[in-house]
Amino acid sequence: MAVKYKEIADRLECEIQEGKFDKTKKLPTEEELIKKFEVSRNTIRKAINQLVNRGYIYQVQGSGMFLREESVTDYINLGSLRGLTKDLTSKTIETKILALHVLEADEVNAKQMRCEVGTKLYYIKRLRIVDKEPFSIEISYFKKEIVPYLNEDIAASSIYSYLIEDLKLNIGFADKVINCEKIDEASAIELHVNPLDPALIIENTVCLSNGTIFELSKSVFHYQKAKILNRINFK
Amino acid sequence: MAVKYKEIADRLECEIQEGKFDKTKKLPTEEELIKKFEVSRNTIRKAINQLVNRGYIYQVQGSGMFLREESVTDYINLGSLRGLTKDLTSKTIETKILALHVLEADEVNAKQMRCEVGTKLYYIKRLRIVDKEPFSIEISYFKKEIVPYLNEDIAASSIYSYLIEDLKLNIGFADKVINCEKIDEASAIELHVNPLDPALIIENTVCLSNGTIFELSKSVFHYQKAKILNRINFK
DNA sequence: AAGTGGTCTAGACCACCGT
DNA sequence: CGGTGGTCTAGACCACTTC
Repeated sequence: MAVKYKEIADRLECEIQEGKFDKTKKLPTEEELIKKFEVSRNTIRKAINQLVNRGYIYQVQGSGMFLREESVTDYINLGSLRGLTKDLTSKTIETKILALHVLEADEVNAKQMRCEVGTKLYYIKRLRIVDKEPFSIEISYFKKEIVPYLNEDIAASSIYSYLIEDLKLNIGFADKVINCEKIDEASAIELHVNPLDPALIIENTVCLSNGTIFELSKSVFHYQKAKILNRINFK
Repeated sequence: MAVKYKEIADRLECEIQEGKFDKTKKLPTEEELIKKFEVSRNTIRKAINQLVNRGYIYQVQGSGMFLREESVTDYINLGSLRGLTKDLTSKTIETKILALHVLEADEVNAKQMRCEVGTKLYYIKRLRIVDKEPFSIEISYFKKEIVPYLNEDIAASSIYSYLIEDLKLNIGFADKVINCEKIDEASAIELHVNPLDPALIIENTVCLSNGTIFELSKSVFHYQKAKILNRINFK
C-alpha cells in the first residue's frame, strides 16, 4: 500500500471485522490512535475518514467514534469494488461463463463508452450462482486497450482482483444506475423465474482514475434474492 | 454555514451547476483556488473533497480537476438529503398526503428504530406525483421526541428542509436498502400499475450525527418511472 | 472542567502528467 | 522540466459532550 493512512484504515477495518470493538462499540480516541500508529493527527483523521466512508463507524464531536450497527442480512454493497465474493461472505458463490470473446464496439457501445465505433472490447456474459441457485446475469464490456487480456479462469473468479493486483489499474469512480423492470425471456429462464416477473437491474459505468471509461456492465438480479445496501454519510 | 470549506464547496457547486466550467471541463488549480478564497491548501482540499464525494468532479494527479459527465436523465440521487424536489429539477412535483398522525411504536417499529414499544411516532403516508402522474408511495415514521411537530403543509413541501433549517437537526448518516418486488394491491392502484407488476423499493433508516435513529421510511416507486443514480468514488 | 472530535494554518516533500 | 495533485507533519484554537 505504501500510504500510511490507507494502511491504518485497512488495519482498523480488520480489527473491526474481527469484532475487536464489539463489546464497547467504541473505538480508541484519536489521541490513542496517534500514539499507537505514531503518525500525525491529520493522518489518523484521514484513516478514520476512510472507515466512515466505508460505512463502519461514525464520529460524534465531544464524545468519540462508534461502530455502526451491522447489517444482518447479506446485501450487495454498492460502494465496494470486489463484487459478490466479498459482499455475500456467508454464501457459496459460483460463476458460469456464458460468453467471452472480443468484439468491436457498435454505435450504442461506442457512445456509452465514449470511444470510436470499432474499438475492440471484451464481451463477457456470466451467470452468478449463489448457494447453488441462480442469482444474476451479468453482461460486461471491457476496453481491450486497457484490459488487453482476459480468459475464462479470470472471469470465473474475480475480474477486479485481476485488474487491480495484476494489471495494476487505478480505478477511480463509477456511475451506477439502478432500476426495476419486467424480466426478459432469456434471463427469466436462466434465473429460474417466471416471464414478466420483476428484475432488479444495475447498470454500471466504471472509470480509471484519469477519467477514462474502461468498463460497462449490466446486471440482472433475481428479484427475490438480491438486496442492495448503501450506507451514506451526510457531512 | 460558518465553516469555510463547506462554504467554498457550496459556492463551487453553484458555479459548476451554472455551467461556469463547461467549456474546458476543467476547474482552476488548487493554487488558484487558494488565492481566490484566501485559505490554506488543506481547507481548499477539504472543499474539493466535498465536490468529489457529491459526484461533480474527479481529480487526476499531475493534471488537474475535471467535471464528471452529467447524467442526462432525471434520476433519484441516493446520496442527497433533499429528496425528489432537488433530484428531478426538470419536473413538476406534487405531494398528496394520504395520512399524517401520531401513533405508538409497535414491536416491529420499536426494534427497527431501536426504541421502546409505545414510543410516540409520527406516521406519514404520501403519494408523490411527478409531471401529473403518480410516481411513488412513501411511508415514513419520525420519532416525535426528535421531531416534535409536523403538519400537512410541511409534509407536502420538503420535510427535510424543515428538519434542517427550522429544527436545526444534525443529520448524520443513513442505511438504504434497495430491492424489487411484485407490487402490493393497494400501491398498484395508487400508482396506476397492474397488480403483480414490479415495484422498486427503497427502505431508509436515518440517524442524527450522534447516532440516534430518528426516521424510518419505505418508498415504493413506479417501476417505469423511477431510476436511481449512485456515483461512487474509490479512493 | 476535562475529554474528544472539528476546523484551520503553514510548510515540506513526493508522485505523476504533459511538454 | 514545470505544473499539479497526493501525502504527511506540527501546532493552534474551537465546539460539543460528559461529568
